[in-house]
Amino acid sequence: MNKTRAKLVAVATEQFAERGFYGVSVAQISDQLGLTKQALLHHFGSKEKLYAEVLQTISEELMQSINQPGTGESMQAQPEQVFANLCETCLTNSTATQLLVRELLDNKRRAESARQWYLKEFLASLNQVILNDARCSGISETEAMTIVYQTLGAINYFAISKPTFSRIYDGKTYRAVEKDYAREIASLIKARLDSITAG
Amino acid sequence: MNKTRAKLVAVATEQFAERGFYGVSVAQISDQLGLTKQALLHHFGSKEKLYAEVLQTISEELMQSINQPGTGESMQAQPEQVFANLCETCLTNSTATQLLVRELLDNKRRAESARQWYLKEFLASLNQVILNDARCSGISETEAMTIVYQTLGAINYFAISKPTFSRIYDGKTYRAVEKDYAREIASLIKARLDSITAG
DNA sequence: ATTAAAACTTACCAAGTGGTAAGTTGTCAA
DNA sequence: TTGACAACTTACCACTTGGTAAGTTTTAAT
Repeated sequence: MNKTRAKLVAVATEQFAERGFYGVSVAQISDQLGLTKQALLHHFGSKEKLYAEVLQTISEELMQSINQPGTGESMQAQPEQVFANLCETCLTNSTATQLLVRELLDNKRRAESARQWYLKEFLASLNQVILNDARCSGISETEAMTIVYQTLGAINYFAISKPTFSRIYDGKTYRAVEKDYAREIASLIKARLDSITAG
Repeated sequence: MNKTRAKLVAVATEQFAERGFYGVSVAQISDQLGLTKQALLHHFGSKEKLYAEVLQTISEELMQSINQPGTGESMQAQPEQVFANLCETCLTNSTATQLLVRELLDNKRRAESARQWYLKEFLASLNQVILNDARCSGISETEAMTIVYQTLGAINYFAISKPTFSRIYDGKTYRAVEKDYAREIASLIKARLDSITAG
């Protein structure tokens, strides 16, 4: 991708993430870029297409970041590792996470078929990580899915809570929780998986 | 509250939850009600005020629903029970949940101070539920907060995922997971709390 | 029957929305 | 130097936005 185009997408991403699709106007985004509204439209054709490109870009980034092994595991990916890595990624790219959660909420309307099967693939691979684990031998696919969703939720919800959380308490408190959050996600899923064999 | 006014708020709630504050216009809401735009504005003064009333109403409902004891526990509220109940509530009132997650995302802009201390109180009480539990004797407040957030996330994320989830797989699959989700939340938090004393 | 307030409508408005059309400027290879 | 194309601007457009003003209908208490 072009470098200036990447800049446009980056700024648009920020704006869409912060205010939502309907919350930002093309003019606002172009203002922030020091361009006229029409210049921006010239590049992408329409607001929808700009948004689509934003969505595709962060989907790719996220997918890429997930497929990278965390700290050199061999064949089998450990759930603890996988989800801790994912958590790290979501907390680092909190803007992208925000946008994806927004998309989850708006998805009923703006049917983004491209992103949907990326998501399906993504969920399927997380599901496999659970099912492949030694502790989950007797588990059903529904149960695996449940655990995936719970963990995904634990990660995403916290990632988008920063502004509110920071206002209710303060930034320091948030960062204290944030610091260990990925590790705590690992603890959570470990506890849950261990409890299967134990109980 | 007035009965017709309640109806107005109910419809507005649905619309705001589905499309977000900027995604709906006053005209759209009033159309759905069979009213003119100006009739609706007459009742609430402005779009912002209508939204504020929507928010306050669902906050009250949720708070009320949470304070009701689930199935007659005596003095000490068990974390498993509390969060399972909360989960049930969120899944039942998924519209309200959607809206509150939206609010979480938009909160940076539309500073809703009233809702904020309700939320603070709410989080504090959940925190206490964890800290009061026998298994959490040596735990720090930060760790308790982490567990609260993880569980809250596991609940809310799933509650808002219904449309996307249902489209990726199908409605039947979703309902299969949904059916046991509250119980699974209980299992999750049980596993996590048990793991503290265990190891 | 009178009155007053609540519920609602018609008629506007300024500002903003996404988008089109046509032209201008800048860049750079042939 | 010329030609071509991308980057960008100016000038619009039809439409929607939230909101105001002023009037009409409905409801209900006196």
